Amino acid sequence: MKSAAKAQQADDSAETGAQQIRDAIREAIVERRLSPGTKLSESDVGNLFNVSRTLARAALQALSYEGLVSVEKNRGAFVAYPSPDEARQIFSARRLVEPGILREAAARITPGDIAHLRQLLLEEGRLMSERGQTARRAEIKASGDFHLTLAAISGNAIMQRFMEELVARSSLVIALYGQSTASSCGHSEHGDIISAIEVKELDRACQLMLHHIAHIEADLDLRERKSLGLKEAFEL
Amino acid sequence: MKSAAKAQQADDSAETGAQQIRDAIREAIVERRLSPGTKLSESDVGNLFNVSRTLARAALQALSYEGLVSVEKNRGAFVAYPSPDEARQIFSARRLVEPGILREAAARITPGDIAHLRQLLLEEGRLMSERGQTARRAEIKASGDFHLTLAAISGNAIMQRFMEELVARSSLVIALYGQSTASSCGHSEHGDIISAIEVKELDRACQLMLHHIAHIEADLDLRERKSLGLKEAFEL
DNA sequence: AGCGCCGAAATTGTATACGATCTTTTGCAC
DNA sequence: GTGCAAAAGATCGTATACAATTTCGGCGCT
Repeated sequence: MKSAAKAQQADDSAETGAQQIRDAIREAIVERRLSPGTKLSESDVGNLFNVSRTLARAALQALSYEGLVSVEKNRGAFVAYPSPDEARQIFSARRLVEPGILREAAARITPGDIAHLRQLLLEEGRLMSERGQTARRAEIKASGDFHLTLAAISGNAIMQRFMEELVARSSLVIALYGQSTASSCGHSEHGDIISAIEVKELDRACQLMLHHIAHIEADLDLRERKSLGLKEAFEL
Repeated sequence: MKSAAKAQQADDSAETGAQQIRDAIREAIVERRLSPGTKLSESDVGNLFNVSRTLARAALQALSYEGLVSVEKNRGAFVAYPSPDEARQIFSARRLVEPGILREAAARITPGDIAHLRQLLLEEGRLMSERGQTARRAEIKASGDFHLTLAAISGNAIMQRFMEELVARSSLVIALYGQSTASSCGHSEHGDIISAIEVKELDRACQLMLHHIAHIEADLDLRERKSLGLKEAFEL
C-alpha cells in the first residue's frame, strides 16, 4: 500500500478526488521523489491516477497556488524550481513567522502536546539512524512535521496552513540547493526547542528557533544554476 | 467600465480567464458588494461572466483556497462566513506578521516608496470625506492597500501574498462583525506609522501597527450570530 | 550548410455532457 | 392536520470532446 495510485481512504473532509491527487503529488514533491523542474503534464497525471484530465488539472492548479508547481500558460505545469531569491524569501518568511508561532504555541501547549512532540522526535531520530531511500524520505517528512505540529498547537489554522506551505517549499529549496547529504533539519535542535518551551523560557526558545532556521539556510548554496538544461542535463 | 463582466485587460501574467473571474469576484467580496453567506453557484457565476461552468468552478476553488469562499461538498460555494473564532485567528495572524513585515519594509524603503504611501493616504482621506456607496467601497480598498503596499515594499512576495489573503479576509470579518459605520481602518493611524518609519523609529512603528490592528479588532462585536436565517433575516 | 517558413503532433484552454448527491416538493397514510 | 416517504428538481463531481496554442520536424530558399 505504498504505490502512487492508492490513497483510497475516503476522508470525509476531502471534498473531492482532486484533493487526494493534490496531496499525493505534494507528498511526492516534499519527499523529493519528484525533482524540481519535472514536467507534470495533465494527461500524464490523469493517467497515473486513473482520473480524467479535469481532476489532474484541478490538482495541479491547487499546487500552483501553494507554490509547489508552476504552471506556464499553454506550456504546462512543472514542479517548482525556486530561484535563489525565492529561496531567500521562503526562509525570510520562516524567520518572520516561526518565532511568533512558537510563542503562541507555548502559551497553549499541554503536557499531551509535549509528549506528542517528543514522540515525533523519537521517530525522527530512529529514521535518522536507518539506511535507505525510504527512511530518508520519511525522515524529511518527520523533520517538517515538527514545525507543522508546533503550528497546529498554536491553534491558529491560518498560520498552520501558511507553515505547511513554507515547509513544503523549503523542502524544494533544500532539494535544489542543499549541500550536505544530511537531511533538512538538525535533529538535536528540535529537542532543544521543546525543552526550552517546556521550562517556559520563551525568549530562548525563539532564539533557538531562529538559530535552527539559520542553520538550515547555512547549508544551502544559493547560487544561480544556469538552468543547466543545455547539455549537462543529459550527462547524468 | 465598472461593470462586473469587464476586466478585459489582457494581463500577460494572467494564465487564463479563470484568473479574471477570480479577481473580479474577490474584488466584489473585498469591497463588500457580495455579502458573507451569499451563494455562488457555479452555473450562475458562469452565466454572469459568459463562460462555462468549468471556469467558474476553477475560480471558485481558487477563492476557496484563499479562504474567501467556502465550498461544501455537493452543496455549492458560498461567500465565506467567518466564525468569530476564525476572525480572531485572522487578526491574531496579522498581529503576528505585520510587525515583521513592517521591519523588513522599513529596511528597504526608498523615498519613492514613502511618497507612494503618502499618495495612497491622500487618496484615502479624500474618499473618506466623500459620500456614497462607491466612495465607501473605494475607501475600503484603499485602506487595505496601505497594508498591502507595505508588504510589497518588504520585497517578500510570499509575505505579500499572505497579507493579501489576510486583508481580504479581514474585510469579510469587518463586514460581518464591524459595529461602527466607519470604514475598516483608522486613517490617521496609517499616517502615524509612515511617519515613524520615515524617522527610522522602528519599535515605535511596530507599536503603532499593533495598536492599529487592535483598534480595528476593538470595533468588532465577535459574538455568535445564530445564523439569523430563521425569521429575522426578513425583517431588514 | 545555414536560416527561415510551414505543417503535423502534442499539449493546454474551454465547453458540453452525463452521472451522483443533495434539496425540495408532493402525496399518501396515520 | 401532521409526519414521513418517494419522486422530481437542482446542483455539484467527473469525464469526454473540441478549439486554440505551442512545439518540433521537415522542406525550400539564400
